[in-house]
Amino acid sequence: MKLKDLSDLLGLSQTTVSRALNGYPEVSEKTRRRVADAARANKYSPSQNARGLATGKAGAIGHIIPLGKHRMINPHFSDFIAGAGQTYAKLGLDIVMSIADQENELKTYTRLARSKRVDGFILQGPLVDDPRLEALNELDVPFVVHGRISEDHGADYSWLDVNNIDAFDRATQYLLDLGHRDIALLNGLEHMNFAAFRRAGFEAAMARSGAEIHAGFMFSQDMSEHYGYEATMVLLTRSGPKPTAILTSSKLIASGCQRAIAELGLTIGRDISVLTFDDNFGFFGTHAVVPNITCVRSSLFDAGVRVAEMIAQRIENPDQPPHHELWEAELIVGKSTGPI
Amino acid sequence: MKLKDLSDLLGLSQTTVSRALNGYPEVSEKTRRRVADAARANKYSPSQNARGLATGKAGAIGHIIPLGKHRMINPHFSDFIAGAGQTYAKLGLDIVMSIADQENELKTYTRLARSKRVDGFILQGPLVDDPRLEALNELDVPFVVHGRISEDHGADYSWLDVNNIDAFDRATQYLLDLGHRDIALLNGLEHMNFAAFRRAGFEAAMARSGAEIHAGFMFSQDMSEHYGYEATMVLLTRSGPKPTAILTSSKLIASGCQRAIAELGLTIGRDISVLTFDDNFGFFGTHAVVPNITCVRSSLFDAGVRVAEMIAQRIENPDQPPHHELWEAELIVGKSTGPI
DNA sequence: TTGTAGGCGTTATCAA
DNA sequence: TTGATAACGCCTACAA
Repeated sequence: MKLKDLSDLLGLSQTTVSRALNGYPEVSEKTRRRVADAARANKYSPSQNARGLATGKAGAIGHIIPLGKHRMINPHFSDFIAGAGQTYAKLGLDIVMSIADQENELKTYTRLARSKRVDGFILQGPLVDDPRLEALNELDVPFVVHGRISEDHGADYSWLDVNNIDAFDRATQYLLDLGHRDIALLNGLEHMNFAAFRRAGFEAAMARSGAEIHAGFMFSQDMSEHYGYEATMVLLTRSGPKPTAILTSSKLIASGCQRAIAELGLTIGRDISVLTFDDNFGFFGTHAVVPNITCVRSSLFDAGVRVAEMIAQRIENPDQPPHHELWEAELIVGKSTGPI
Repeated sequence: MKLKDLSDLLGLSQTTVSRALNGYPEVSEKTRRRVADAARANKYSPSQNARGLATGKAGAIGHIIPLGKHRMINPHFSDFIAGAGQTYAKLGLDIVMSIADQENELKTYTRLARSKRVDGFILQGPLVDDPRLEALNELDVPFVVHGRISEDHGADYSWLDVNNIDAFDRATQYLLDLGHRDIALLNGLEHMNFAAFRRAGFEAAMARSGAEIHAGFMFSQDMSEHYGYEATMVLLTRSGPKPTAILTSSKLIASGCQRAIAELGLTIGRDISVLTFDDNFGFFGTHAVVPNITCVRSSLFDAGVRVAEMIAQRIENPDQPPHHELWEAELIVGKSTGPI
C-alpha cells in the first residue's frame, strides 16, 4: 500500500492525503479523520526511503560501537543506549547501530554520514585525544559527545559529561577523611577521557592531603568483574604495603573486589574499605534501599536520555552554538567504607 | 557530491558510473578504475534513501529491544549484538535498533517493516507463547528467531537455538552423579522459552533419578547478580532443608551466588556446589584457563554471528524453506562442584 | 481547502 | 561497452 493507492481509494490527491497524515493545518478536520481511518484500516506506512529522499532526512541517529579486542561490547553502553533509545522512540527517531573494529571505525562514520543514513551521531566513550572528533567535524554532521575530549585541539562541540574529576576528588577525600592514606585505584583504561579525569581527581585529593600514592596501587584496565577480582587479590596478598581502601571506576570492578575480599576472609567496610563509581546499572538491581557499597553515582540511563534530546535539538537547529552540560555525581554512603 | 556531479566530472553517464561502482561486469576495466578513483577523490557515497527507493532494499536488519520494567536492556543482549554486528559489517548491512516498551513493541515491528526501513528482523528472547511470531508472519517479512517458541501454533520459521533442555538435563545429571539430591534451580523468567526449556531439562533429570524437587528450591527471575545473591541467601539461611547444589541460568546469577556463599563463610565446591549456564560473556573476562565455575557453555557472540548470516540468507532467498539449527552446550568442569 | 507537477538521487530497462 | 529515460514513493512549491 503506497500513498497513491490510498489517495485513489479515498478519491483524494496524494497531496491532500500526505498533508493530512503529516498534520498540516490546512486540511479540514473531516478529511483528516477520513484519511487517518483509511490509513489505519489499510495498514499504510510511508516508505522511509521515499520520505527520506524527499525531505533529506534520515530519521535516525548513528551509534557506532567499537568492538574491543575481547570482541565484547562494553556493557556500560547498554544502559546508556536504553535511555537514549527510550527518548528516540518518543521523538520518532531510530537508532542505526554499527559494530566497527578499530580499522573501520572512521570509515563507518563517513559512510553513514555521506550516504545520509543518519542525521547525526552520538560519540560514546571519547578518548583523551580522539581522532573521531576531527573526523566528525570534517563530515559536517551534527553530533553530541557523551563525555569530553581533553586534547580537543580547540574544537568546540556539544557534550554532556559527568564531572569525573570532582567525583573522584570527593570520593578520595571521603576516604582520606576516614583516616585512609593507603588507597588503591582500580581505574578504567586511561586513554579514555573519563578514566584520565578520574585519575586526575584521585591524584588531586591525594596530593592536597599529602598522602603518597604507592607504586603498584594504580591499575588501568577494561572494566570487568574479573579485573576487580584479580587486582584485589594482587593488592591484598602480595608482600609489601597493602591498601586499606580501594577506589574503583565501576560496580563491575567493585563486584570483583567484593568477591576477592570475601574469599580472603576479610570483612568489607571494616578490614578494608571499597568505594566505587556507580553508573546505576539496571542489571545490578536497584532494589537495595540502603546501597551496600559506598559510591559516587550518576546514571548512565539518564545521560542517554539527555544526550538523545540534545542531538535531536542540534539536528533541528544546526546553527545553534554547541551546548555543554556537566553533571555532578552524588556521593552515597553505604556499608563498604569505614574508618581505618 | 551526487551521482550526477560525479558523472559530469568524468564525462560519463550516470548509468555507467553507477554500474562501475556497483561492480557490473559490462564496464571496461579502464573506466571502472577511473570511476573508482574519482569517487574516492571526491568522497562520493550513494544516498541510502535513493538507492533504497530504487532497489526496494533497506540494507538494514531490525533488532527491537524490549525495555524491561527495570528500564534496563538485558545485558545478555550485548554479546549477541556484538556477534551479529560483526557479521553485518562484513556483509554491508546496518542494524536498525529500536527500544520499545511492551505497549509499542508490535507497532514498532509493523512500522519498520511496512516503511521498509529494514529488510528483516532478528527476534530475540522469544517467549513460550510469543505474539511477535504471528505478527511477523503476518507482516510477511524475513526473520530469524534466536531461540524457539514452544506454542508456535504450527508456524514454521527459521531459528537457531541452544539445546537448553539437554544442557540442563546433563548439568543436573552431573550433579546427581556427584551424589547431590537437594538441588536448587535459579532460573531466568520462565515465560521466556529458554528458561522454560531449562526447567524442563532440570525436571527430567531429577525425575529420572527419582530425586525430589523441594518446595521453594526453584526460583524464576530476571537474571542478575543481585538475584543470585538474594536467592542464595534465602536458600542457605532459612530454616528447613537446604540445597547442597545450586544450578543457575547465568553467570551473572552465579556471581551473586558466589558472593553470598563467601559471605556466609562457606567454600564453594566443597560445602556447596554451583553449576551455571555460561553464555561466554566477554565482560567476565576469558582469561581464566581453568574456569572457576563448572558450567554448560554456549557462546552468545557466536550465536549472534550465525543468526546474522542466517537472516542475510533469508533475505537473499526468501522462498527457501525455514532453516533450523540446534547447538549443543559444552559441559565444562571447573572447581565449583564436588561430591556431596 | 484541495490538486497539479516537479524533484529528491539512485537503479533498471531499453536501445544504440 | 555506453547512454537516454523511466521508474522508485514521497513531499512541496505553486496553482486553483
